[in-house]
Amino acid sequence: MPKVIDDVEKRIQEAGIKVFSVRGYVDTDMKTIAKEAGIAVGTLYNYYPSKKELFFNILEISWEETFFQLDKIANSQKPLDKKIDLFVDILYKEINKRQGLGFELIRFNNTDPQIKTELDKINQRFEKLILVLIQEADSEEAEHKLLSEEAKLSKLVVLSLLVLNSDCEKEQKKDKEFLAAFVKRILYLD
Amino acid sequence: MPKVIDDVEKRIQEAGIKVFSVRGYVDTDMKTIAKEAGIAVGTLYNYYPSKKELFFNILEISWEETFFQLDKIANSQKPLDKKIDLFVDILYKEINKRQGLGFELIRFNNTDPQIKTELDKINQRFEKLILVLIQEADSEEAEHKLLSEEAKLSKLVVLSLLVLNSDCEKEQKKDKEFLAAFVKRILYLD
Amino acid sequence: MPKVIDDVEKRIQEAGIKVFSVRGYVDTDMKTIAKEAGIAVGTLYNYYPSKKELFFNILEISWEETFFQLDKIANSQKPLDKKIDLFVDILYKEINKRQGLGFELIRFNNTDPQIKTELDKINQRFEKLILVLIQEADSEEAEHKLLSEEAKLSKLVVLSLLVLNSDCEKEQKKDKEFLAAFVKRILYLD
Amino acid sequence: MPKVIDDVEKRIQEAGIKVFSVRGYVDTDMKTIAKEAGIAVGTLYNYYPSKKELFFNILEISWEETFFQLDKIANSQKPLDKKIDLFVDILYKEINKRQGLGFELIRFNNTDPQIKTELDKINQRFEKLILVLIQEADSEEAEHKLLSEEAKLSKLVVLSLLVLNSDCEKEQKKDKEFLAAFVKRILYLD
DNA sequence: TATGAATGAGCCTTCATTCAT
DNA sequence: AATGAATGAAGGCTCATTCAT
Repeated sequence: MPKVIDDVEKRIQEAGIKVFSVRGYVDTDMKTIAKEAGIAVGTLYNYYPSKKELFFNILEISWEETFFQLDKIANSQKPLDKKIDLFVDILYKEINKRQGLGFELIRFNNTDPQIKTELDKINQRFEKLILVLIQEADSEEAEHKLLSEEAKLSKLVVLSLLVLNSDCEKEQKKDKEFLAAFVKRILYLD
Repeated sequence: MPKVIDDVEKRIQEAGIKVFSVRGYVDTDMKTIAKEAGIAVGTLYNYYPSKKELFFNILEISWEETFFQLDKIANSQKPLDKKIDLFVDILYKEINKRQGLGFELIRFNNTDPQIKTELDKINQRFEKLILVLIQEADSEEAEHKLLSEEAKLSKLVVLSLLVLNSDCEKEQKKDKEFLAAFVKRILYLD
Repeated sequence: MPKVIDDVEKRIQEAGIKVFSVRGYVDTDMKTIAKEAGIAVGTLYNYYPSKKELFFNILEISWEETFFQLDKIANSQKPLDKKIDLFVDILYKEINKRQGLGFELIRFNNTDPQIKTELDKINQRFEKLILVLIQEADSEEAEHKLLSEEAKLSKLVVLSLLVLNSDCEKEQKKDKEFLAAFVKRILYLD
Repeated sequence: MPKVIDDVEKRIQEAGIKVFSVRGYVDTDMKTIAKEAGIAVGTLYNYYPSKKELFFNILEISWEETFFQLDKIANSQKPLDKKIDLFVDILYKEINKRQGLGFELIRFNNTDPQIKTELDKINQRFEKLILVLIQEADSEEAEHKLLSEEAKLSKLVVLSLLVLNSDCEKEQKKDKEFLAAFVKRILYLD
């Protein structure tokens, strides 16, 4: 009794993002994802060879969406100050949507060698973005020595967002203000 | 550092720190801890009702040790600048020793409501420490508005350490310099 | 050797022989056979109702080929001694080509009642062949009492070939000599 | 609710022999063995790390028992003729008890490299036994050339027993007579 | 008729937890 | 209080089979 299903891959991805986001990697099982996607477990394995591979793909897709939005802002003609505000805004919202996904990213980094590659991709995208900001900052006030190690900086920014996100929902506005100020502080813009 | 009276309890804790640190929560099983502690699995359950409870206790103990050292520095008469360097030094070393413990802290925060309490304790201790630094900074240069939300700040510092730690081993010295500069930057000390 | 009319059916059979021979029944899956045959899995089921049925058919086909060759020799005018040598030669080669097929034959015999029929067909063909040899032997030297239970004898011969085949590749020549001597011994021809 | 069970290992082995014998390796699942042994599945894994390991052990145990009996006969003072009769008798009975076990032995030989070792052990034991018979035969009538390749011979004898066993139950007496004659024939004792 | 994605029962294995000793 | 064997639910994954196109 095989059904005919439209956009299976997309449905898997959406189900994956949803479930992994809420429960994290370990507490998510394939049956749950399948049910959420409205398909059979076996079907999952027609698209991804393993739970891990599925997760990594979900992770990538998820960040892809975010980067798409961030890139648009980075390439816009808005003033740096405004860009940072928007950056924080988007990152905050996106990361908030997929809590578990972000954390697993950190967790895996500690246990699974394969994820290093996955992480590197994401980090590199991020570094580029931060670099743009930093270069814009430099042209205005050119002197950040140690802190200019962009790779580390970019990680910290993401992490900061992850952590603040895990707190209560009510203070979102405050959180964002704080983060924007934080980033500007780091970039010597205040 | 509260003296652990019972010999068995202490052995469990030490074994727990050791194993959880290396493997993280999920990849650690009770048998391994028992073996490491030189006792039987059943005995574990005479002291802790569940794996989770055991883990939370381990987590607390583990930070306890770190805070003991940090407090000493905070209360010392060293100049603020020096204090920060030592802080970063100790935190870096301690966190490095217990990778898995730190990451799980983040992971759990997302899935388990019970850990919030555990985390709060740790965070509160941290906030106090950061507060001390900030107050010292203020007395020297009194003007950090938004950033003064200590709670958030303290989290960011810990997180920063976690993340940088997960990278390669070789750059430890550089990492620490970066972090110290980072903290000072945030505290308007540069 | 019955001509296979349909192209698809033949391709399935050839693929089946190839794959089952190498991997045996359990380790072969329908997808692999389909791929090897260059058709879709579904098509397999248009020709055979189940994997087992497919296997049994493959088995039959496979022996069919062998018997075709053996019959030719049995019906030839060569001396008995020469016939036996050729028999062993062909059987050895054929069985060697389809390891997995032979073993499964034994395996199934133990678990599946349906295969009995399949086996019986093969055995009967074999008995006839052995009978021919024995009768020729008898006319020369007429006295094998107990051993003349052809049915059993024929099985033993095939089995012997199966077993010796599973050994190393290097000793093929020796093996064949041994087997020929073995058969002659049994038939009181030495 | 862990029960206290006596002789778990023995019960596992007996259950294993029973189930594997009837169903063979592939068609046997761990749950069935556990149920047959009256224990939980997990308990199985307290004694054997995997299904395969369990099977190999069962195999070994099973033959051990048989060899114990065969050795006794080989070392007795009975006449060669009588020994052979007893050999066949015991082998026939033992192999009959554990159909599937024997066949899997052949099957695995074809697919799993690890079993080669297992098989070698059994074969070597067998060769020794056959050697004893052959040497006794030789001292009486010393001339078997090609057939004296004991290794191959011993395999054929076991195989012969396996195959004849798989037939109907009614002819047991006849089968045994046939086999004894067969062995004697091979050993030039008739 | 051919296709191949969908199905889901079922397998091996793990491991936190229990409890008779 | 300590032991560690027993437990069994649960998870990842496979694959013969079906059926809408």
